[in-house]
Amino acid sequence: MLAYCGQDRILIDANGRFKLPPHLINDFLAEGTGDVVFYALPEGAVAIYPERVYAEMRRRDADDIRLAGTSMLKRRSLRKFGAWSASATITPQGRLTLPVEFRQNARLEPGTEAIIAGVEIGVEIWNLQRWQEELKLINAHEMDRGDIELAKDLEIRE
Amino acid sequence: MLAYCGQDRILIDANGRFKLPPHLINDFLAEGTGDVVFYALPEGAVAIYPERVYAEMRRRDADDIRLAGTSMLKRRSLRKFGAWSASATITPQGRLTLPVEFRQNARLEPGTEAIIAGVEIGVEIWNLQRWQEELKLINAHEMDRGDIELAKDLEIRE
DNA sequence: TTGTATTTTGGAATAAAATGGATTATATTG
DNA sequence: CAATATAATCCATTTTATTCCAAAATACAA
Repeated sequence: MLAYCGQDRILIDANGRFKLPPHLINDFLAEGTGDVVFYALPEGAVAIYPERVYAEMRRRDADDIRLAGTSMLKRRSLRKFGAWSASATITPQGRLTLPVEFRQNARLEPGTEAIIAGVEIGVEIWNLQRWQEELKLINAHEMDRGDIELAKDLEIRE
Repeated sequence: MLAYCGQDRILIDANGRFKLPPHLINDFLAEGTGDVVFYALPEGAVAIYPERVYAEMRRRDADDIRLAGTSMLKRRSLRKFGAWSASATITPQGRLTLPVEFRQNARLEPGTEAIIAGVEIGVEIWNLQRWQEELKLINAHEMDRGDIELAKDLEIRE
């Protein structure tokens, strides 16, 4: 069965908490004890990855440590991922609390409507309006590609 | 016997469910336990593929997780496929429930008439009116191609 | 410290929605 | 026209979301 997919409307409660839809709880628990990592995305949303996925994403080799001494770019990258990630565990009731410092950038303050969307390797939480704009972008791009394909199909071929 | 073909009128019930025509139930069950994947198409309809077909379509490689950390383009791709797909299983009565968030875009809200059309590798559900427009577009495109072919046949070749 | 206020967390109760199944109606086939 | 198969409707049950409240933890002030 497909994991980490679909879209669900959720509500950030008065304390910045939200309830995961049951199918996503299953997906996370299927690979462990429900330990997850929040990661604030530059596109203005918050990703939630199972710990295993985030560890894979951030796997370091010996070069990384050496580079940190000499490269400002490298340090900046480490800083970004370090500062904008946070661990959490899904509660017995299937709830998570958004880290306070992640809320403003993602427009996910207490009381707001949000969308939790599957992204195949984890999920993302989006402010409802922002999500709709993102979907428009995705869809417009897809339609443009379709038009180009159709036009190409009419071109003369030898 | 030909699988996943034909057009059938169906009705989306008050809870967003519909009954698959018997010949399509057979097609899906012939290759497993009736696990399917809904995939919302940009052209405004919903495809239903047997799980095996969708898995083949979305086969992922090891780099995907690592890339998601650094590439916004990659994240967008995962987002598109993740958000617009959902698992389901055909019930003993041959019914399926359309995911709530997929209904509006496809104009397949409770109570609407729809067409379920075979697409050789699975099926698609279309709002009845949209389906008729799509059929016209398919036909117009075919005719354009025919005209071009004829014109080409008159060209002088060396 | 020590007591008080405030915030955060955990969990239960209630309300709403989705699901499963059976029944009735309709259509199809021989 | 009867028998069978299929579709549609309805209702009971279960699941899930939401709200509310109590307990715990934390911060603050005397």
